[in-house]
Amino acid sequence: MGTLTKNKTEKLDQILKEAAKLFRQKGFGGTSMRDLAAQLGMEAASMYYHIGSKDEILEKICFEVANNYIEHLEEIEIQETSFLDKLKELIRFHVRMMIVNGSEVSVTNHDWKYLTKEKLATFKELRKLYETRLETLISAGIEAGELAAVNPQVALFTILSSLRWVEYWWKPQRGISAKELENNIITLLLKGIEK
Amino acid sequence: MGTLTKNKTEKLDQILKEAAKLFRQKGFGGTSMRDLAAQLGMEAASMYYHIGSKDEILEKICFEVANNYIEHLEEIEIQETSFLDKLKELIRFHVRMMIVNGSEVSVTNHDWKYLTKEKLATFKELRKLYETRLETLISAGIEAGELAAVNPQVALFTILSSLRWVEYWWKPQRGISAKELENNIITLLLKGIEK
DNA sequence: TAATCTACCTAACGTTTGTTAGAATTTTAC
DNA sequence: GTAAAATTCTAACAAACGTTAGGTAGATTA
Repeated sequence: MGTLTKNKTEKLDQILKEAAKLFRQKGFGGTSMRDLAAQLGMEAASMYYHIGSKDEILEKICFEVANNYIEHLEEIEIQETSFLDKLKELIRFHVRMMIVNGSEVSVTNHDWKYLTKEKLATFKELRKLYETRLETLISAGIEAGELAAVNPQVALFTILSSLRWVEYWWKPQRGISAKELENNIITLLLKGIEK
Repeated sequence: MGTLTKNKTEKLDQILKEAAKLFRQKGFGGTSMRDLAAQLGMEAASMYYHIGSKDEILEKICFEVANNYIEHLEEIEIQETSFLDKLKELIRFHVRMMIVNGSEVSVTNHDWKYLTKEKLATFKELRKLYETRLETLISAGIEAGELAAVNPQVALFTILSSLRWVEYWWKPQRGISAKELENNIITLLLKGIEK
């Protein structure tokens, strides 16, 4: 009994993993259930034993990623480190997430707008929450004199956005490790490029 | 004759403009020809008097934007200014493009992957061309001693990517002018946030 | 006024889509 | 080895899709 449930979960994970890959490549709208089934070596109809709908697949991917980010932000918030270090750790986490879960992060970033109405609303709230808390963190850093007196919201989005390219640029063949990449980006964002 | 052709072009522009808005909101796959027609106050079939296909609409939007960027890069390249100033001007242009042609830029950034096979290949080449030339510009700036010795490719993508959020963040109600925004971002990227 | 052209319409087409029903098959448990 | 349960199959569905054909009203031209 326990085994069966486990197998079912494993297949579900497999479906979600393959879906993320395909959605990343061709987009949510550009991927049909038959495409996905073919990738898994089964018929489209068979997948419905494991999932409820196509929308549910997207939903699972997006909220898994979103919750990951929020949970990690919470960890950072309670750490007893400087605001500068909190920011650095956050940047590192974003880079790592894109390297480890590239497809899922990519899908979440690009296809969240195809979530069903209610889920879309919830997702937007989650994102807003994340942004607000991060902005608060930046503002606190400025007030504490650790950061330059920039517009916190501009800084917030510049940082978040500047981390996104990693997702479609990084591959093992580039010959640059996650650690190196993190350090490079941190330098660029925190110290600037001007000599 | 001239008038009629002009009217036809005007309607075409109107279709492209409205399509860009809808694609931005709901994505290319999430927008049907009937949605678009409704927005224009006509029937879906009627649009085919002005356009060839749905794919053609996306194509027109994406290549218009891509060419805009490339043309401006060419202008910057031949200007007799420092590499630092070239970089600043480029950042300003990106910000302005997103403020003035927000929908079109957004669609180009998100939905280019739905271009038809041949057009997709051409588009990727154009983008690659743009990136390569910009990377060259950054490398030259480093060699000239104007920029810090960062990894040029990391700098390239960090800059390009960090400009993208403007497209979905900026609106007149924010009470921040394009000029202010440009300056803020330039400061952040060039001088960093660390105090 | 008659002929032509422009710009839209209605109706329908063939496909593809996500999904369901129910049968067939494989795996597990005793 | 047999019954039960888990998993996948085939077949088909209704709906939505992009698109085409052919017609119509109104403006333009001769």
